[in-house]
Amino acid sequence: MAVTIKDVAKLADVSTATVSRVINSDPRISAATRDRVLGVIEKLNYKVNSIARSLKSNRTCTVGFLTPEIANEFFMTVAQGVENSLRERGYNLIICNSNESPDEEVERLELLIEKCVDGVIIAPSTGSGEHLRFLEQVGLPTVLVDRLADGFTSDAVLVDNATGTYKAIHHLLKRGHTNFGFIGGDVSLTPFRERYEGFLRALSEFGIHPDEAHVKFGNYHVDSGYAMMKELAELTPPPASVFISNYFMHIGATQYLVENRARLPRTIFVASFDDMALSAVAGVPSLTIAQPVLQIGRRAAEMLLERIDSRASGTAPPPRIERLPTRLVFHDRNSKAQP
Amino acid sequence: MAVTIKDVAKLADVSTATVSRVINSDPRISAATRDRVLGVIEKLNYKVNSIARSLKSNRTCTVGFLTPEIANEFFMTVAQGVENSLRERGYNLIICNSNESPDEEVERLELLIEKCVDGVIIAPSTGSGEHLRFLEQVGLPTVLVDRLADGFTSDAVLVDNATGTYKAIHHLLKRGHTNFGFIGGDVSLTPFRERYEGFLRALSEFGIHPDEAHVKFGNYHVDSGYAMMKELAELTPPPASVFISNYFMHIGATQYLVENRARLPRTIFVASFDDMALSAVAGVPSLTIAQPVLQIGRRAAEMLLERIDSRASGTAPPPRIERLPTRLVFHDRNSKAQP
DNA sequence: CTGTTAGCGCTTTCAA
DNA sequence: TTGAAAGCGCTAACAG
Repeated sequence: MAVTIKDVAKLADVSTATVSRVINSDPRISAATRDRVLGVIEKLNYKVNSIARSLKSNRTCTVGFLTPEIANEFFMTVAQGVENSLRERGYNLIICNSNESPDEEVERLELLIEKCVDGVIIAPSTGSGEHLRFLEQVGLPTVLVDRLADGFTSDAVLVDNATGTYKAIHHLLKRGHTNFGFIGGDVSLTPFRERYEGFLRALSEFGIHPDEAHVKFGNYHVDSGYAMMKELAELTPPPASVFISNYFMHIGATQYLVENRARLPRTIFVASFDDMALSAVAGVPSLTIAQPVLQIGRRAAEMLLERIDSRASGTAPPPRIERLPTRLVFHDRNSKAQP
Repeated sequence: MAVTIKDVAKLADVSTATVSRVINSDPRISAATRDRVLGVIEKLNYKVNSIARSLKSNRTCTVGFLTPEIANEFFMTVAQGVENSLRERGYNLIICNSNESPDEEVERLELLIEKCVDGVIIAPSTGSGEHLRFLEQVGLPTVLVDRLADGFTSDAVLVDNATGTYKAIHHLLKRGHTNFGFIGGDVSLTPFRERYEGFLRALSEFGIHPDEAHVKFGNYHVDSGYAMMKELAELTPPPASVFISNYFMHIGATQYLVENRARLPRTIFVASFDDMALSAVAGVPSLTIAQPVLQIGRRAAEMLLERIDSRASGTAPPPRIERLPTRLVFHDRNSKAQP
């Protein structure tokens, strides 16, 4: 059996309360006692049992992170940001996978509640938030990231999807691009809806209404991007520029373009939301909209901790939705095409 | 305050012991009582407090996963496999990040111990296992994945790095490739060391000793792959084929090749360890060695649970090191070069 | 400054 | 088949 506070107390010849005070660095303890106790702790290699501690204090100093995909670079980078920030405050992170399913999302949340996490950060698996409503009942501090969930109100950290897209397209329009294609994601998810809105808004300012055949929607995965770019590229004539709604579809689309470079009548210029490790890889000229991914996580963690603290002190502010700014990034090396 | 077993007991007019028995589906409880208790549980929306349960039972049904990088597709896919398997057995996963630092690795392990996890799965941050020795003292069931750690003996799940590489190179040699370059990772990590060994072994069977200038070692990240491929490509003449020791360096190297396609005297054929989402993206002809990534995780979870059970029943088998087989994958679409 | 004591929510003998 | 009671390891009044 592991060594407990009792063992330490006995060997140090003090009460368990004293040991507890030393552990929690209670100031009103004599230096002599403290040193003696610390010595014993060292000697016995005692480690607090945070299970017991949590049972008493009703706080676990643990928060849950719910992602729709565990091997998704975007969400995991957000998680990284969350962890960085949490850690500075002595909190820990449990990462759970909802597998893009609202049902599993609820399952995982129940698990996290059972584990008595102090709060959760959720990248919702779907645009509807009905299944999250019970969190309000439970009173579990919650922050959404990346996506909003209809019918569920809570703190949230997002980026300026519409504005970011608007700016990118606007930039290209000013440079003379006019013939656009659009590769969209699942519009039941707020980011994809907002990006589409930004796209349309920029075009309409220039009096352009995109050709229906040039607008495609898929899921948000690599294969989907590949397939949609193929469809666009096979049109006669194909669009001269294509906006792609996220990183993974950008990768897929680029894959298609690179494979078929020789066969295409002309270079297709690409603009894409997200700028991550491989955005620049493929050598297709592009303009990307970078999200501050780590920052999203950091901010979400901060908001959650504020929420947790405020709940403890009974001064809960109303839910806040924060939008972080995006940034345009030009990838045009070795390319004759100017964005 | 959350509803407890006591509230349920009171409303159902039974003792807490009875409620506990219902929760844990103890057979010797009358159907009538059970139904009544379940009704109250439903009505009150009672959820067990797994903190309290763990304190009593000394098992948390939680295992920790330690990864050197949280936004790393490879390790996160392993984690996914772990989670899939754990879940079937009612276990949960806490993912922690060692940030490629042995010190942080120890910190995170202490945290996990404090959280009373039943076991840990570790992708070690370094080739030396000295800092892990204390786990033996603690008696925490441990499984290593992907990498071994010198001086620390435990269960482990790896792949046949040397053999996989050997087979790939051997295949290419038979097809007439002879002029090889090598892009290696950190050889203090077992997988990179083993892959290098496999490379050398295949060549030596054909009586070839690689030119020193053709053999490069870096860390295992994208940038490193880019830089080393640049060095190789700028040799006169450059190697005709290059073996790259992992996915991320493959991506970086490919980036270099695509960007400089026009400038290169000839197509450089690429062989690479790992086959993941983007291995096929760049349109550079290649042969890759696919690891069963999810399977690594699944197997590690199984081994860990066996270890946990066996410890509980006092029949611990000796540590086992399992090597899973790899598989060759040919990516040659749109390429004139035949692997 | 330190000890005593009473639980946190649950499980589990031991009795009945 | 059920209940009473002890206790998991720790913390936090309350005393002293």
